[in-house]
Amino acid sequence: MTKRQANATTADTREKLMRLAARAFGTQGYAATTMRGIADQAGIEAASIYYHFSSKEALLDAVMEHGAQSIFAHTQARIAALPPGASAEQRFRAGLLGLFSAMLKYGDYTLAHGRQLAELPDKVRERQIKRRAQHQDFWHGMLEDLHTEGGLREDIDIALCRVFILSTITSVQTWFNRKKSSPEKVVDELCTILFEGVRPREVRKPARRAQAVAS
Amino acid sequence: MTKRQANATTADTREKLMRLAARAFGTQGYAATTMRGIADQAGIEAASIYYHFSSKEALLDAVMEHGAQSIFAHTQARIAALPPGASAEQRFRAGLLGLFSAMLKYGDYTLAHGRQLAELPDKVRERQIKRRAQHQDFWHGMLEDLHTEGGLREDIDIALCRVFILSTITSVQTWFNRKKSSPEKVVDELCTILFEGVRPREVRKPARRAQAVAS
DNA sequence: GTCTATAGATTGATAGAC
DNA sequence: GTCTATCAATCTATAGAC
Repeated sequence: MTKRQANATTADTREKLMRLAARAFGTQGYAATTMRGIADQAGIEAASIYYHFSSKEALLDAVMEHGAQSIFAHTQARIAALPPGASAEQRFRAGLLGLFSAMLKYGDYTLAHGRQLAELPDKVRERQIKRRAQHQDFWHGMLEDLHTEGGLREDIDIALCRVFILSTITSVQTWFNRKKSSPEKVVDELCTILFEGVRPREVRKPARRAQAVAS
Repeated sequence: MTKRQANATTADTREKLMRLAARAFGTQGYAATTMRGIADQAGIEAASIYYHFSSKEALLDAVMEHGAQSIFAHTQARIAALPPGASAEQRFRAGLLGLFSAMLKYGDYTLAHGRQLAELPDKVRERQIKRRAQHQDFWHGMLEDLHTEGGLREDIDIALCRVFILSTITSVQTWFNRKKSSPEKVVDELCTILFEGVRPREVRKPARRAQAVAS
């Protein structure tokens, strides 16, 4: 309300640096990313970054926290936007779509977040391990609700089910093509596979199957 | 047959270096891994590595190729070991188990192979992109065979199905616990989810589901 | 085959002017 | 807030002895 013109504020620069750093960390890795490289893209000198962040590690930490928090908040917002009394399956589907679209919306941060944890400095890594555990617990709870509601077979391993879903969606940047499909359609197809399975229910081609086995 | 004692041969040293490098690249990333670090673990000096590999990049390239080739060969061997005339589903399941166990058997290489491609030097990255495409084509073919045999519903997107399976299995190092389960059991459970889906077939608790939707 | 020694380049970070 | 200048550390890679 006070000032917001071509005049770049400290907060703006800080945000720009984080976004550029996120992309660099995500595409090149933490160690391969240089402060000079980030500074070049921001149009400033490397030394100037240290006015906003005390070290390369502090910059990484800010990027990782901001990314994880943004993605998780976006997911939960989608669920919260459902009408009250929504079923567990509706909440589950809304959550998946929320996570999926968040992975795309915060693409730069997604890449950074998706990197192997082992590469990160100890402090940052430990925080991210906790974050990841919280995220998994959240989805574990979603699946338990689904189970309680009667939407999950008794013989299904919830942990494996969670891996199935999350490994697919969190790797979305490596396979999703915006021009070929939409998040809504993909999540719907994903849920069809997950809930209904891929095997045809009515047996219409027993001959072909028998033939293949025999030949 | 000529010599194989405490006397380390060139091939032995080369292999040891590759294994140590694979683990280092996989856990720390390419840029963060130093030749000194690898040499320390091998019990030699950094300069000595250059007798076996012309550069750090050449070492990486050897590691990536050896890993990818080992894992793929192991997968295909499992399929080839099936009795002749095995069904597409049997081949599919054998392939999954082969890939799963290969990911564990070549654990050090798996980590290196699983890293984001963007981090790698251009030459190595391009080779790995081709490798990855070949691997995806292979599994695409497996799913098409399954479809031809009548084991796949018409409305299932094969590409999405492939992502579903491969993203789960190739991330196995991040979630599989040898002490809690076995590769055979996990692959079996995975196939149950994939083929049959997770939703109960007989509707036994309509009251509960209706209640949840209504309240 | 492995060593010692070192060249040559790059990096994260600081000091102080403006 | 951003700059210039620079330091100290670390890295890949090479040269040549053994």
